[in-house]
Amino acid sequence: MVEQRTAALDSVFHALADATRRSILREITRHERTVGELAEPYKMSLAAVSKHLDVLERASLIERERRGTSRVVRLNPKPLRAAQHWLAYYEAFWSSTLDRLQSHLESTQPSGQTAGKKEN
Amino acid sequence: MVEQRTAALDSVFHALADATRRSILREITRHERTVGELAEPYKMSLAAVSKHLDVLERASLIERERRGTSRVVRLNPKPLRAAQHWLAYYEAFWSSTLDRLQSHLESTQPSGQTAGKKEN
DNA sequence: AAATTATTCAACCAAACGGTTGACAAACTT
DNA sequence: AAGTTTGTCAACCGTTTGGTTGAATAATTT
Repeated sequence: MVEQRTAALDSVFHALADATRRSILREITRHERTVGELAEPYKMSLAAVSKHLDVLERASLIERERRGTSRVVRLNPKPLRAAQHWLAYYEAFWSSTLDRLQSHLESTQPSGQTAGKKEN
Repeated sequence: MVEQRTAALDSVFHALADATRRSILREITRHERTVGELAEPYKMSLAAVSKHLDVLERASLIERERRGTSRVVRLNPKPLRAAQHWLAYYEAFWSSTLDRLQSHLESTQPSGQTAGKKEN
């Protein structure tokens, strides 16, 4: 169970570790796109983009569906939530780095301080 | 500039795409640890762990410092902020997945709506 | 039925990854 | 000065990654 979660995080973070794939995700956030539309901005081959889509699909970040002769690519943002959740653990720490602690406290807490609490 | 940010995200997400490295980060969130202490839980060699630390250091997620004969590893959480920021863009979408599913069903069902059109 | 369009599959390739082992280096201990 | 502890470096190895090209497949058009 933790195993699965771990493997899922592996695949999601791996999928995000490539600028092309991140930019594909951006492209389909609001509207689905065909593979051809997605490939157009890049100078790599369509097959290469198709492989990037494989990686995104393995991470369950997209779904592909046939539509006529095309295939339509749609975002599944759910796995990103797990990634964000993993990162959220560190929120307190990146705001409390020594050189930032003071300004952070000033900007958030007029008087006291609440460590370990979210601030968004 | 976007170039650098992109490369930074590449290295950070890549660093996070491995369970060993994620668990090392967890281990040093509150206290610094020596390389030996970090390596102890794993069955891989010390050299392997040292390589994982290389990856984390390339992503600027850790700093290593000599302390006597040991080396001490310390978390630098700042780059995680950039990763979290990238993910934050999708927060709205993973909560509205239900809406997307619904519109998907609508466009699929033979209810007179034209398939293949963008839904706003 | 044939041709066109859109995408994937398969084979291949160089580079990077994640691990190993053994030699080396730096700082402490005796 | 010699030995011990701690970690890195270097070389190596099998696997994965990210790209290529060309053939294959599937739906549409003619």
